[in-house]
Amino acid sequence: MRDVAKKERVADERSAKISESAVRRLSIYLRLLQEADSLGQETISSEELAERGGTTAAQVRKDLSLFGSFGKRGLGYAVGELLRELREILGLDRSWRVALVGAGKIGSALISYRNFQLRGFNIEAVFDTDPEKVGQSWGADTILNDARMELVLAEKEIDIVVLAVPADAAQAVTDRVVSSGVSAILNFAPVRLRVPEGVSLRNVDMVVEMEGLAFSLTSELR
Amino acid sequence: MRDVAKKERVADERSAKISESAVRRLSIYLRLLQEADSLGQETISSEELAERGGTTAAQVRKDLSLFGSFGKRGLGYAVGELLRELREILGLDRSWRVALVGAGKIGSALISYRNFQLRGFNIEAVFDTDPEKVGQSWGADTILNDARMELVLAEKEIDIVVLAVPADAAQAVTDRVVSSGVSAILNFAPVRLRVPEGVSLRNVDMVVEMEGLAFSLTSELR
DNA sequence: CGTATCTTGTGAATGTTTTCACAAGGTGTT
DNA sequence: AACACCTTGTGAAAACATTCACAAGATACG
Repeated sequence: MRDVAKKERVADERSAKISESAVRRLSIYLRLLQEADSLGQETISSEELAERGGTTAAQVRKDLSLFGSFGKRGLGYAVGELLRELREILGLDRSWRVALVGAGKIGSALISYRNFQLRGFNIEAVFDTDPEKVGQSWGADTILNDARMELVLAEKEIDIVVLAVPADAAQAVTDRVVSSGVSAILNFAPVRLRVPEGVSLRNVDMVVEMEGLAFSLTSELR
Repeated sequence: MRDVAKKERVADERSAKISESAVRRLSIYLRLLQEADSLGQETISSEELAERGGTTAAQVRKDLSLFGSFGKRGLGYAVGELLRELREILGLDRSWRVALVGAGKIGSALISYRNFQLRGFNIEAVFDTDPEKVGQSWGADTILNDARMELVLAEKEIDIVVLAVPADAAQAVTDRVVSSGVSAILNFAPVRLRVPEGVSLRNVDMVVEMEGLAFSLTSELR
């Protein structure tokens, strides 16, 4: 399970480990930069990014310094330039081929979510097991039979799978997705999936978040 | 006597700050315990919770020890007992009054998500600004006019608001929600909301998660 | 040109979370 | 009862993340 031995060989310079929370913040900075840019703002300080992003100026500078020196002392960061840099860092200077597995309500919300397409995440295929749904069209896509999933994932060279299936099906679908060569999954099912080393997994779990809120409310009233 | 000692300890430790990630894990342990319980399993070890929850046995024990000693050395934890304890810790030994603001696709997915009601999160009101939607019925609820929000939030003593409105409306709605006395918000809008001290906020931001995956994929191939 | 004012980039300090490691307590077997 | 084995609970250590604090570069302006 936990292999201490392998960690011996720590990868060097290029792939210094960036924490998940740092990446999350970068994504937020990117959003703020897009906003600033669309308002015609030309420069922005770490202070302003921090203020609007809910963090501190030092944190912003540390985060950015993980990848280079993009600012000008005394001035701040050039919005357009930092925007380009961040896009490149996050891998958004290209488009990504996404497949949606599970054409339920959550999937439906995703499909119609324009921000996705706008940011280069293109939904190339939608799958479901329900024979009534297969063949129906969904946005620009036609719902495909789940049985063809492996084939299509490979054929269409899908980069990222969004998993929106019931909890009890999620692990089995995940295994099939991984075996088709996909190595990034966004999981909406309320389960903790197991994926092999090298596959990136993010979870969106509304129940966990709600329970977190319940906890805060509860412990406040001690 | 035992009871008294235990309550004191719990009270003491509630004042200590529990990290957000610890709370998230507790929520996951709870889910695993429910699963184990429904399969008739009577005891469970930190090792098994760790394995199935994607963490380590030491982490599980540390997390639980923040609130008390629930296990038996040599044996593990009694599933039923730990289940009760965790429910109480997380504040799930009661039900919570939830309102949904924004009757769009995401809201729709939430309404039909049975896990919510099952876990004691009862949706007591749904609001939208769209005159075409107001008055329509949604699940068991009728969509209410956004203008009446403050009134209804207070009247129905809403504990938690789920915010599923467009990004550019989110901050204004948040301010109104907070001023109505609600102090827990689950935000689905892709913005970083500002809330006063004492208001709990959780964000579910799909774009941030997708960009995190894009980053992983990108930095792997460098 | 000199001086006042910004704001970055970054080591060092501090704070937080996770992991380690093991004594202590419990069970089962002979 | 003695022994072999489990598994918890927890200080201490290690790893990781954030904040501090300030030198250094850049601008603006008299």
